[in-house]
Amino acid sequence: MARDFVYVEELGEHVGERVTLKGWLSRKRSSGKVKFLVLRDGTGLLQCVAFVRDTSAELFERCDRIPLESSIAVAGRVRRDDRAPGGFELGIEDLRVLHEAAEFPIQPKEHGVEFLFDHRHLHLRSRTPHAILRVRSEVVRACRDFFHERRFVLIDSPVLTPAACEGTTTLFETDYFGRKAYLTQSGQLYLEPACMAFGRVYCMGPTFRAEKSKTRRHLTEFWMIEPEVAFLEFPGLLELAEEFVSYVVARALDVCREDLKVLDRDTSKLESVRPPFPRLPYDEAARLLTTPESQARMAAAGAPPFAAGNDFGAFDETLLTESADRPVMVTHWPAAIKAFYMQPDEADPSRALCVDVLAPEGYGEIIGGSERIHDHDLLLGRIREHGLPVEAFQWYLDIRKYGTVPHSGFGMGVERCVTWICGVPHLRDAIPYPRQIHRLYP
RNA sequence: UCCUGAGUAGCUCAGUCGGUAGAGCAGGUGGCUGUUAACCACCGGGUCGCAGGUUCGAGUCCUGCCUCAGGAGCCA
Repeated sequence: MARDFVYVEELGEHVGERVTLKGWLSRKRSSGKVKFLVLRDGTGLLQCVAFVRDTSAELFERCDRIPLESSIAVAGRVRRDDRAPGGFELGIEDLRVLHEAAEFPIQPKEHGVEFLFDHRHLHLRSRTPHAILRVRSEVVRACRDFFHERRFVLIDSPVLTPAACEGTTTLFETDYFGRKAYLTQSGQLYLEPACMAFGRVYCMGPTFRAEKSKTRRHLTEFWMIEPEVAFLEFPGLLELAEEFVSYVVARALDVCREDLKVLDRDTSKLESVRPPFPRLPYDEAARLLTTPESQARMAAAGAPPFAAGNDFGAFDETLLTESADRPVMVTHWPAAIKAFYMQPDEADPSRALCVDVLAPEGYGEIIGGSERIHDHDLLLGRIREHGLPVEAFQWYLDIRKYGTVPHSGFGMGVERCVTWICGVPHLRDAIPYPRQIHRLYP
């Protein structure tokens, strides 16, 4: 890719040279006989300086008239200067305005949530969203690298599907040439057949839930990465999950130091994320949550009390992970409150061979996974018990008729993971254009 | 869907007892030789979410609606 300019991130190689940079005017300050223009080019910020003595009167005066966020090309000599943010600055010798911006709505000050997300297309230029989305980019790359390094094959699952995977209440419905179609909730059902063809597979894509959730942990459109492995049984699944999460966190620490610093992330909390993760059987977790102390703390926090046999609430998840320095794997949930396709535990068939991986620091569930039922008749019974239409699942049942084998997989919510790694409070910050119950714009 | 709170200048907010609209930032003009969300002075800027009601008079009190935020449930 030929170019006639350099990026801010490359300036270290050009000290003392005359270079051209292209970008946007992110800030300006002036002090009578000296003007500072801060250029932003996507790779960093650069303070460009014009002294009245060293600059033509016309250029010096013109510096003041450039509206913020105008696109500009600046030429000049690069020098080290400790007074400059970033350690380098540019002595302006020439400056061209490529496009003069209209008044930019976002200021370097506090804004409300609604205003910022109404202007998300412009908000992406700001420091915090920029840092988070760079971390997201690296997290996604790490996810793919992890599976490709282990010889997994990418099998993309369809977004438009004919039936629900898990229930019918939370699906987005759309018209498909006169028939009903639904936006996918999970690629899992399509991955299971694929792992019988390729052994180790994964998919990654957007998934959709029409839940009317209004919390910091929910989006209606979010990205999920899901591996599925033939002949993988439950203990191996747990190992895969902890190795995967550890790999992704290690990559973020390795590659995204600067971005995490911008976000003020306490990275010491991530350094300890290494296998093995603690295994916490559901019954043990339930015991911890029903102690008088725990119940008292729930009441004090205004959280609903936990009762054994139920799913965990947000406060319950925080309690279970508060003393852990890495994610906690809650296993062996009551089959009754989990999905129909989960393999029952031989030792106690009322429990499923499944796992929820809970991130520490109150970030909640980032992974849900299980060994899948591989026996045809058992699966058929479960489909009926859950009141699901057997015809719609005929293809899924087929897998159990032609050389069925034990197999396992999980799904990780990309935004949940990025939110945790970045240490930001809300899931909507971890996706470029969030889709929420009240947000479909921009 | 439920609970709680909020809606006033482009943005973030203040507005007392019901008495006729304020600040900071942004924008404009001028000043300043090293600024770091610079600073100083001056200027312009309002359908007080919408619709009713009470009142001599409503940003303020009442009713309904709308929008948003925080939380719950559900989930990744």
